[in-house]
Amino acid sequence: MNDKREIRYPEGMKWTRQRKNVYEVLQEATEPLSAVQIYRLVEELAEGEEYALSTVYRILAAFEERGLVSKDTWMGDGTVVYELNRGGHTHYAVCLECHKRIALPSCPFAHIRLGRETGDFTVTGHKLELYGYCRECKAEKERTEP
Amino acid sequence: MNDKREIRYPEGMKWTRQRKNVYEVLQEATEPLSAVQIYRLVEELAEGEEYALSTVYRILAAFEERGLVSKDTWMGDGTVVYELNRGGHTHYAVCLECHKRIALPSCPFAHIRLGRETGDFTVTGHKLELYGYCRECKAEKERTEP
DNA sequence: ATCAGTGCAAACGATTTGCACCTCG
DNA sequence: CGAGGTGCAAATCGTTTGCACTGAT
Repeated sequence: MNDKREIRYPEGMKWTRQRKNVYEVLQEATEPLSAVQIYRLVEELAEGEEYALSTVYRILAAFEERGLVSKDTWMGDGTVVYELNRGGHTHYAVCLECHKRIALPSCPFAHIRLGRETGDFTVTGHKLELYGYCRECKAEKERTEP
Repeated sequence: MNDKREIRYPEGMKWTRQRKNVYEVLQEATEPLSAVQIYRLVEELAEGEEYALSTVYRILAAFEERGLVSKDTWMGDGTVVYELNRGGHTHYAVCLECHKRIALPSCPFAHIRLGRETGDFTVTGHKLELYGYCRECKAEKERTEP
């Protein structure tokens, strides 16, 4: 948490105040964030400093290009989110009622062979989202609609 | 194909010229289409007739509300597409090179139990996209980069 | 000193909305 | 006839871009 060791940032990239702040926000995030969310958090972190939203977009694009962050689109509503590339990937279960996103503890595809399904297609990655109802909302629904 | 029997449209919905046209375009589509694509195809179909793009959006929203069509966001690039609800669902393999979308012949989840993974979450649906390279692009890549 | 990075404001594409008119049922 | 549907133009949202200035290397 208070791990303040130097960040190993990509060669040839200026490590500006703005980039440091965006990086720090991403580092502390526990889930993927939209550009605007990141912008707000950066403003909070760097109180008083001037900031442009477009700069955040450009920083995120630059980070993505260097493989520092990955950009993602949530299938449910098309929200675009960014997160630090920590290796590995996460899938989510999305509640259709309260829109909470619950990270799956593991990837179901660890246990499945995809070869036959895809014919001549060479699979290098995948995205998966589950939809349904979380425990709270299911209980609520059962109470209101018998 | 030349199946012109009456459409069974939802009660309480006015079946206007515009809605008929949008419906017909969706019916003839072999893959999900964006609102703008639908708009263009409707213009083509109903040559000469006046049309507003906003009407297409409103029609699609109305259709979705009645469960006639389903709206979807492609994970790769966030494109929003619509297709007729024909029951069942399709997954796609997306080529990272040429961006072709290849429909999978079956759903990999037919063979997998999701229960344990999701704890207290009740799964009612899911979305999946595979990423990789189609045969043509793979061959091309192997030729250019040894 | 140089050139990548930045702030600002304007441009953009996709989608939505307010309003007066039109049309299906 | 009347509610619901439509066309049009303007508004909105998230994101991108042109330009002159600034600051990291």
